[in-house]
Amino acid sequence: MKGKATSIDIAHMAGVSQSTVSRALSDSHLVNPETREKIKQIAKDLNYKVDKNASNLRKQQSKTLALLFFEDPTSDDSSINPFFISMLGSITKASAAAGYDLLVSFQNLSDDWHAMYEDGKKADGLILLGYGSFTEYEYKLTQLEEQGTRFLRWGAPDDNHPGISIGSDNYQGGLMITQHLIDRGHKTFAFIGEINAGAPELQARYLGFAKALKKAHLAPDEILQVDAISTEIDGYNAACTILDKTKPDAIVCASDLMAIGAIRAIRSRDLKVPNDIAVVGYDNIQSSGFATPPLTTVQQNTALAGKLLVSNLVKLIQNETVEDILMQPELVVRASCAD
Amino acid sequence: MKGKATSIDIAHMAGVSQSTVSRALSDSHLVNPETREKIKQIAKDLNYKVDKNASNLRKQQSKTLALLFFEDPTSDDSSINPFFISMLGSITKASAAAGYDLLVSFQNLSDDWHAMYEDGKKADGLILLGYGSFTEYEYKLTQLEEQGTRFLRWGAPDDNHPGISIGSDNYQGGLMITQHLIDRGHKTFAFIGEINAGAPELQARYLGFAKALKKAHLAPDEILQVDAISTEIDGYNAACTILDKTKPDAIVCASDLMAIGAIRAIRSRDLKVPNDIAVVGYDNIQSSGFATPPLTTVQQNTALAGKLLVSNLVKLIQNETVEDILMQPELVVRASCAD
DNA sequence: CTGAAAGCGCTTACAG
DNA sequence: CTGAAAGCGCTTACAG
Repeated sequence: MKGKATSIDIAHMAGVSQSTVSRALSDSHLVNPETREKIKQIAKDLNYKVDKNASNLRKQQSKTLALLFFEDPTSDDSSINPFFISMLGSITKASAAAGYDLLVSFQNLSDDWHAMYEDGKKADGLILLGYGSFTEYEYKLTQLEEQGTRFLRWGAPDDNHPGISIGSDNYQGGLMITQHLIDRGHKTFAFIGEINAGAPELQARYLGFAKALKKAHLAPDEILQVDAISTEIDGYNAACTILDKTKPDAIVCASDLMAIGAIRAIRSRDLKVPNDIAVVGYDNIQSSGFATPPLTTVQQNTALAGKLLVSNLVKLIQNETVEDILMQPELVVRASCAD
Repeated sequence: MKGKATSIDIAHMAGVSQSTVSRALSDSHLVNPETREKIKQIAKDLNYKVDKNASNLRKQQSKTLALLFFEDPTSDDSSINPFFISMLGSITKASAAAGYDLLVSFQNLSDDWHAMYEDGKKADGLILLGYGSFTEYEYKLTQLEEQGTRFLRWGAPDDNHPGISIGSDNYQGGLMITQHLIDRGHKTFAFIGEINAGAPELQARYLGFAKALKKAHLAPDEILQVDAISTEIDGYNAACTILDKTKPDAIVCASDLMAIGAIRAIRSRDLKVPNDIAVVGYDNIQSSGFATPPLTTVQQNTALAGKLLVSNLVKLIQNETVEDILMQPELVVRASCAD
């Protein structure tokens, strides 16, 4: 029988019609309980599984969700952003729990967006995950929407973008962690991280940072900020740039990776963290807990994010209305900022 | 037209039969070049994509690979083993490059193995990824094989398991890194990590470790070894157990996470790494480079592993013969062992 | 080079 | 409660 049994084989063996087999296997109440059990037993013995291609074709659905990663073009191949990895885990679990399969693809692979539309056909819905402005994708998103594709975007709600989005409040996160430093008595600050429109997440963190300073009347005319992408080496270089000019009480970094680099820069100049300079990051990546000193940072609730993304996408598929969601991040206090 | 166009719509518009549309779109040479271009243009204008369910049903294939994760039951939900994450990335890319979709699922979710067989139906082939002995899965693997499912297992080749496997030479890795320490003059050693049959990867690393000591005539009757699973806290505890008894020149850990914990234990006793005790890990996880001191470790080539896994599975699907592969790991020397 | 037709394995009105 | 039949959207012999 070599994994080839069809519903017709079962029908023959059970002495019923193929229609009845199909009904029994989908737990239709339109079938005699005894017959159903008999059919189910035979199906089990034969290790029969419904052919998804056939049933999906017939039902015009796929019971599949597609997760499209839009990778940061600056990150190298081997190290995917740890935050997204965490999201991948929670999305995988959430979709399995919701009874959907998950197709995963990295969009930086395809020069055109052929793959994206393909996925649109193969999945009932799409989850778009990636940092960045999505500006260049806007046209595609619009097309996707016109096509009737259901999709959800991870990121801050933005009226300029088509579709619904679920995201974390980066502004609030930046504000919160800076406030924490202010509460601990720090007076002079620097910020590491890009703040252009191409990196809206980092920009929002910066804006929260600046707001906290302003509220505490600590904001000078020109806040010291150095661009950096989310890598250890960029954080290191940015911190060096800062230290060449001044020695702030605290450096707020837009990501943990940058913060780890910044700490290395500070220590290489024989300064101590947090005694001489406090450093904080963002993301709560695994390494942040093992850094020396362990990093104070901001955590986004990826488990919840994954669940919300999946459950709202399923709602969208079922034609229910879905609203934008802005999740609140949490402060994780560790030793990298003094008490 | 709302993302609903079929080959028949195109046929009408192009004034040809649906068969011709199908041929043109699959680049069959059995179609007039002009007609083909015309059809392709219409398809493009309509944003038409072949219905995968229909074509797969017809062709009796899915052009999909399934990646089944068998998670370490001891790891908590949020932190998947970084090594597997890295594999996920490379497998995703490799399968996209080979023209296959990738279905990802975590097998610890399903108490029974229903999901596994399901995936067998939905994919042309399966990749099984996970540490552990697979002993409990053996029966299932046999069934999978009887069913005619093509699958590849990540792990050391093992005659007792059905199917083909591709894995990394953990014995060689353990031997190599221990040899490195011996070459640097260390005389007394301890090992942290489980060495039972349930963790064959760690066991192999241990056996390589023991072999290196033996070759150098450094093996005492009783080698100091403490069980630990691959977590920071277990590494910490195991190192404390060792330090309560003795102070070896070097501690070889079966994973980076354990090594990071061991370093913390050593430092908490006012001993220095590597000056008092050298510590090495295994895996080259991201955190290992940012640890203080940065960890000497063993790296498995995940990019290559992913490619091999995918390319060999595709061969299997195409009924070509495939052999077991044992990949050689690489030593990554950093500051955690003295020069 | 092209078209008419069969059929992949299901689900689901329709009729009883 | 059950069966015969249609049809989901393709691909691919078959006939020309």
